[in-house]
Amino acid sequence: MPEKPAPVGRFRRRPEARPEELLEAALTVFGEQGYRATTLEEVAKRAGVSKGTIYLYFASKDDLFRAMVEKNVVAMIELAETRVREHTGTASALLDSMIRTMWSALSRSEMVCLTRLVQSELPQFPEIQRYYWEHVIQRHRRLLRTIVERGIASGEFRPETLAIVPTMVPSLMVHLNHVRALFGGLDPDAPTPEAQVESILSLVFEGIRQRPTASRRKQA
Amino acid sequence: MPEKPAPVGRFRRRPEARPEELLEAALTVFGEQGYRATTLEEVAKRAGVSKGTIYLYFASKDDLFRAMVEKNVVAMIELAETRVREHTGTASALLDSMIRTMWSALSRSEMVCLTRLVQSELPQFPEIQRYYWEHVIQRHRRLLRTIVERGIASGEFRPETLAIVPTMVPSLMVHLNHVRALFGGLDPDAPTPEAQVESILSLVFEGIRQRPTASRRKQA
DNA sequence: TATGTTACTGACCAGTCAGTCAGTAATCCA
DNA sequence: TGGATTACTGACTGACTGGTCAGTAACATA
Repeated sequence: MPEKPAPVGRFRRRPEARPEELLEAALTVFGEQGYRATTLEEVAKRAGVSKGTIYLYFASKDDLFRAMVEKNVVAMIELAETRVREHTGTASALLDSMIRTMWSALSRSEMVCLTRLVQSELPQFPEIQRYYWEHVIQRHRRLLRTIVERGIASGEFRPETLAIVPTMVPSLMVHLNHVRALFGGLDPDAPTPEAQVESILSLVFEGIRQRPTASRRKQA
Repeated sequence: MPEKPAPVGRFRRRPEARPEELLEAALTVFGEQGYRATTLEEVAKRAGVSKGTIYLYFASKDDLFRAMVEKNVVAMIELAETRVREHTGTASALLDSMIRTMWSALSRSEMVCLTRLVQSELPQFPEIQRYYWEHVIQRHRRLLRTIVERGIASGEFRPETLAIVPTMVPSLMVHLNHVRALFGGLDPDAPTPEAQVESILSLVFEGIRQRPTASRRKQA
């Protein structure tokens, strides 16, 4: 970005950059305070403009929120889909890699904010709710389902996996990150994200049951 | 409850019943709208009183919220603890039964509301946050840890279980219920809660890996 | 029935905030 | 250089709501 010379007057005119900046500020502030508690004055301040400017680019507080969710959501899902398309190994290896990728995406603090906002505010926004269901949840489950189906066909996974992985793995990952965000500061022996993803993989692939060592199989 | 005769005047005096009624109304309305969007006028209306009455029993909106969380939270954890104390079978059977009990508690719509509120509003209430951490999360994890330790000692569970079950099982159950509450209405083939708990147990005990049938063990 | 007590009401106040718009200043262009 | 254009500002408004309190009505007691 070729940053223009330092501001001389009270403000600068940068009509191309504003929407992006406002959306970024919106994610931060909505994420910290929630939809209702957020004032547009604060979003504006964080973006370095005055409140009126928001209304040059967005019709209302609602509209800003909607735009912010949609922008961030699209990035996430597309990342996952290309990764699956490009992969060629076993289903186990692919699932392992998907879980690691999703985990690192969901661990980023902006994503924790976004998923928390989605959970708490979506009932008030039926349009976004439907959008999220179709473009995030369903699309994501389909992706996992195709991996699982490959794995069942190849004999790597149990057939029950189809009812387990597409719904449970995302839930588990999202919520573990919420808990860390909420209580991580109070928990002296909270595991690192890196350790946690290993535990997730261990749970998903092996379960908890102790088995005779003869039946242990090589990990993907 | 010996319900007194029908109301004759504009209102009735029932000082013993009010706090309870207000807390119940508070859970409903806060649960639907979130903390900020909830007006005390609406809580009052739902409880069948006027706004002023709330202030006879609670110091502020904050205080009402706090009291509501604490009341509901205590019931949940005590249920779980007595169940563990009374149990005498294998660790597997105990864990199975704990998961079923927790699941049916967490599936009730009031609990879904409460856990969602906790997640979205707690950052604004550091006192409740600390309370919840100590009296719900930690206490609950300790409970699961004791079960898991028994199971490891008896050779039923893998040692890694200690890093898996106490944190992951509650997260998984809480979030699956949030997802059902949010998107259940949009999902024609959403599984029933009864089917879901079987999938959870299947994931937790077995994982997803296909194994030679010789290594399958009897279920708890 | 009269008198005292108190649970309860609802109009009101003071503060807050989404959204508006008249005016200002940055930038463009002749 | 100055006139036209438009991105941007921030004081303002109207609607709303947490919290108050003077007054009212239900109940107790005699």
